[in-house]
Amino acid sequence: MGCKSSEKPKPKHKKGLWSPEEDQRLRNYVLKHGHPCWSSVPINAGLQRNGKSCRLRWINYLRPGLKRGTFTMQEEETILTLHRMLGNKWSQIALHLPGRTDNEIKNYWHSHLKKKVAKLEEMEAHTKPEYTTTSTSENMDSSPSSNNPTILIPSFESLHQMGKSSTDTDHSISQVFGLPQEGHKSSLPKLLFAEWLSLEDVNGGGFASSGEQVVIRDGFNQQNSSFVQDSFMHGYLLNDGGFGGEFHDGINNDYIDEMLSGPRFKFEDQISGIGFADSVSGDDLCSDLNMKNHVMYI
DNA sequence: AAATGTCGCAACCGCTCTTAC
DNA sequence: AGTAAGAGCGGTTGCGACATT
Repeated sequence: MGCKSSEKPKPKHKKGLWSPEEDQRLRNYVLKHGHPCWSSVPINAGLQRNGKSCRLRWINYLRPGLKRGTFTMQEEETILTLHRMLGNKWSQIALHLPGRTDNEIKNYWHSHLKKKVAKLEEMEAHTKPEYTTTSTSENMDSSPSSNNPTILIPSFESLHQMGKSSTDTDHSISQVFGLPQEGHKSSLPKLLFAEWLSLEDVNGGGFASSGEQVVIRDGFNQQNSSFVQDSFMHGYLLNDGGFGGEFHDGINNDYIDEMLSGPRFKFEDQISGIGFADSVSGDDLCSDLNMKNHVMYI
């Protein structure tokens, strides 16, 4: 687009890994001239690559601001949440993870998260056979849940049950989520908390307006249901954005029992009171997300 | 120490979408 | 309006590193 056909690069393009010299050439050229037309970049930069390859290399590895290294728990749960909502829309998911590329996220999904999700679902199936979810790995690949009116998530009670029945270490929630164990802070509930978020601005702002809701399913009766929210928020806020030390090796049952015994405070207080946005630590897992409290109890 | 298996990541491929002509 | 070319996206592959036998 915007490129003269006469600028079409010659064939005979080099393939494979990029050398440091090639990287340097491409970086220097793009930083100096930009990339109005990728097909002309390799020619002008003296590279024997095609424009497509140059573009990919720049986007995924050379452009400024890229964050390399291990994904944080917040990034991971953001991916999980967005993937549940969007399916394999890696580029859209990447929009909410500054410094991460779609390719990186895609690779991370296939190499890490996919297995964790599958394992979790398997665990859920064994623990609570009646539990249903729209987010099986199969249907996530083929039909993003953005097409579904309702997003089902595990209930806190089901996790409670899983926690109590997690004598089998292979099914430990910490392991499923790859959480640190033995005295390390765990962030398991953050995943669930993140799933309360609704993305108004993804897919052109379709979520809230399309009536999609996050559902806490089969977990609590009506009188407890508001507390579920509160408890998550409570734990989230008290632990600097995570559920911290009270959760070791999965879920601390005493803590859950305590939470299940009754409400501690109002959800609304947490939003308006101590300043939710200020309380969510670090990069703010939902910095790009519009907080929405679309929770339905059934 | 060598052979084999597994995993993770970088990069390519093919398709669709967008835009200029 | 039709066509061609470029850009962008998601799926897949190939290879190197590491682990296991």
